[in-house]
Amino acid sequence: MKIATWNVNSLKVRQQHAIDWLALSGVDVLCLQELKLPDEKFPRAELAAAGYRSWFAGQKTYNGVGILVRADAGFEVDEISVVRNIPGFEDLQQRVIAATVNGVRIISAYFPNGQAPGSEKFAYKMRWLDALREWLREDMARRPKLALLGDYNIAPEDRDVHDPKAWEGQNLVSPEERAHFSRLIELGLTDAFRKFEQPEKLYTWWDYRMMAFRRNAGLRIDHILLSAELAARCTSCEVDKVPRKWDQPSDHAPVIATLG
DNA sequence: ATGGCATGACAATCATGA
Repeated sequence: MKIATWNVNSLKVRQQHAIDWLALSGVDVLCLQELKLPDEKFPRAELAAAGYRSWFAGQKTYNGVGILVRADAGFEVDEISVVRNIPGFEDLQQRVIAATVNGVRIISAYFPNGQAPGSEKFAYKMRWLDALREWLREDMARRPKLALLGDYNIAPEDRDVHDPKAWEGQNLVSPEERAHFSRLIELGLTDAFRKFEQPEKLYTWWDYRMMAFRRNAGLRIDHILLSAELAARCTSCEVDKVPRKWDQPSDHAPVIATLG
């Protein structure tokens, strides 16, 4: 099973990119973030024509997440298992959707950006991370084959940052955010990317400005965390920079993990 | 220090992102 995550920064604008990349990559499950459209505008029929079933939680303008599952792979998706948002955490922002695919718990998450340490949005990010972790703890106890995929808006280490000195003290790299990432790992999750040898300075996000992609001025903020059972089955994890080079790209690149 | 680019809502700028 090939699973992937991609922040598309508007599924309306990136619909064709998503369809093209599904054909190119052949992934079985794709977690999407930043749909930026309400549920009634989700391109379900177009994705079905491309061979994928969809589950999603959208809203107007901001946020929005989805899970696409290859239709011809014969995967069973347990409808009763589908969860939108973090149970018990009141939130108007649509940032989480979970579904169980062939017994594998798949969670697509768009973590808050946090704006800047000390801001109200940063405090919301901390509360959201607390709620996510406590829900994951329960969910993973019931469903030990669990994968948390998404835009974490956290670069876990300095080697995940093109210029750690310039970024010091900012959101995405702050000690508080990195401590939250560590607490997710302490639940028993493994960063699939770091399970393997990787090229130096490989990131998943590059700013649209200042020719950041050409300068490789990026951050690794999109991740696939796997429970022990899935980490043991994981045979590769790669960042695909190809769609970041297409015309009118998302500012994020997709990340793929293969489970044997 | 600021904005640099992109998207969406909305109809000229503004909120937000990372």
